Amino acid sequence: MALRIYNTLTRQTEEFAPIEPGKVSMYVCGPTVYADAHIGHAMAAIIFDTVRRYLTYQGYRVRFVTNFTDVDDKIIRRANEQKRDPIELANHYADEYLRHLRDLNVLEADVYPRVSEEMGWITQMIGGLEEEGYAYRLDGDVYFRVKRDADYGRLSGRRLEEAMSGTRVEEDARKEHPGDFALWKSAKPGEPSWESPFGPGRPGWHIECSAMCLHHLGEVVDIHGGGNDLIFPHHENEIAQSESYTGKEFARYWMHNGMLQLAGEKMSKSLGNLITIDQFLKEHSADALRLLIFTGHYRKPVVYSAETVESAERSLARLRSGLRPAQGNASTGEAADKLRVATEEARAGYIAAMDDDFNTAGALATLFELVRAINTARTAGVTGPFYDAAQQTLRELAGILGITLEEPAAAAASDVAARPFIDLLVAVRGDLRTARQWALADKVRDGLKGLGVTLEDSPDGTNWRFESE
RNA sequence: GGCGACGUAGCCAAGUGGUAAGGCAGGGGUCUGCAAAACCCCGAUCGCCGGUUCAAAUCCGGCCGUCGCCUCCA
Repeated sequence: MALRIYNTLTRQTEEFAPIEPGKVSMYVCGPTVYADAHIGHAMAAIIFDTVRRYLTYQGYRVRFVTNFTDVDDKIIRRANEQKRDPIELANHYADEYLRHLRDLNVLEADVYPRVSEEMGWITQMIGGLEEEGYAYRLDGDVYFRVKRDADYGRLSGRRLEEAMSGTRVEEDARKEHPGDFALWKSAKPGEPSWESPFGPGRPGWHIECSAMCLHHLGEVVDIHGGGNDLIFPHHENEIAQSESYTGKEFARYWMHNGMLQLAGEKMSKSLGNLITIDQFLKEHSADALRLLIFTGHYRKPVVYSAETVESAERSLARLRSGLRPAQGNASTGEAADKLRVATEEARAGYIAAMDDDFNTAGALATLFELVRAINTARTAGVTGPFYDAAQQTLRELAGILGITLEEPAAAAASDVAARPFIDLLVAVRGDLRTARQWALADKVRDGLKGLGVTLEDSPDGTNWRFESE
């Protein structure tokens, strides 16, 4: 079985084969940095992080590039409102975003290009397009001439004529065609601008990604990704520019993730119905968010609600239960053998699911089955290499999804200080139990429970942990 | 109006021709002094109607509903 990926361009699931065997180049459109990132952004980052991790697991050397849009109308407006420098404002939110990515256990990209640092490449590309007749100047602006691009619209499935009828696009009478889009915008007072062969100004929205792709990954990339809200016009226009410029196919596989839905609506800045990454991480772990996302399919919308988050948290606790230490001494025998088989089946099932266009829900199902096998084996007293291998496999396969399975670090400094006291109470309760003083023993347990400490009695003694809530 | 996606048990969700994975919640049980955890058992004919087929959740047509894009958007 080989990896198959759904390609938005062909609307089909295709077998994945990179241009250069063993190597994969990936470009993912990053955020426009002008406000706090929300968990919809996190979802996109997490999904492509997992695509990357799985490709790496499959032995590919992945070069991963994701950008920051730091020159943009919204940034400028926001900066003016706050009387700040636009680039400084953008840098602030870009730094925040990088911090979020670390908190979310997203692997670092090879490069994080920013528009403001790629002007040379951008203007060079615009110049090239103009020379070949793909672009024209208009009062200091430069526009892309969609009519020159014979197959414009093939990613989003729109024809030029159709695309324009019934839209709310404000027609700019100066443009040759209403679908023409800006490559370069002339400088205006109060806006940052850069010198260029077309006069001072700044780039349009779409050209940046084309230029950065070209600069950092070459003329053709294997995988180009982003949210499905970018298909039109952003990615459509990227294709138009890039392919007109290089004369080559721009990206082999176009991958688009579905949107996170809050109360049945897409979570977005403009709708204002968002939960920021910081807000989420204050209450929940990154593992929980990943589990929530991977319960569904990356191309479909994900339902975010108090209930689905709670469900993800509990599912996570269940996955963690598979990592509890062995408690017997049967390193061989029927039970150990069963576990060995279950471990092999889990890995095979996991790979089959992930190979099928990253069917993470199916992959997770195999993980839950492995957990049950481990827990059953533990109860049967299994220990030793097979037990260790099963847990190691669980860690490894969860790791491809970026799920750490670490106990939540709810234990703040004060909690750490409380540990010896809790240990003492648990020990005293143990004595009470030995003395069959059930009422007092239960009083201790209930009291601790009320303080967020859960006790579990087992044949080997009493374990306790802080409630992850 | 145009383009596209989706509708599977209380909730989330996989499955795209051979009588439905997994998780959460719920019920019953084993274990336990009790509890918790773990483990075992229990639940859906797949929005509606019609068609193709020996056989459809899975293909085709119609209808209803939800969502996304067409304007900045992960």
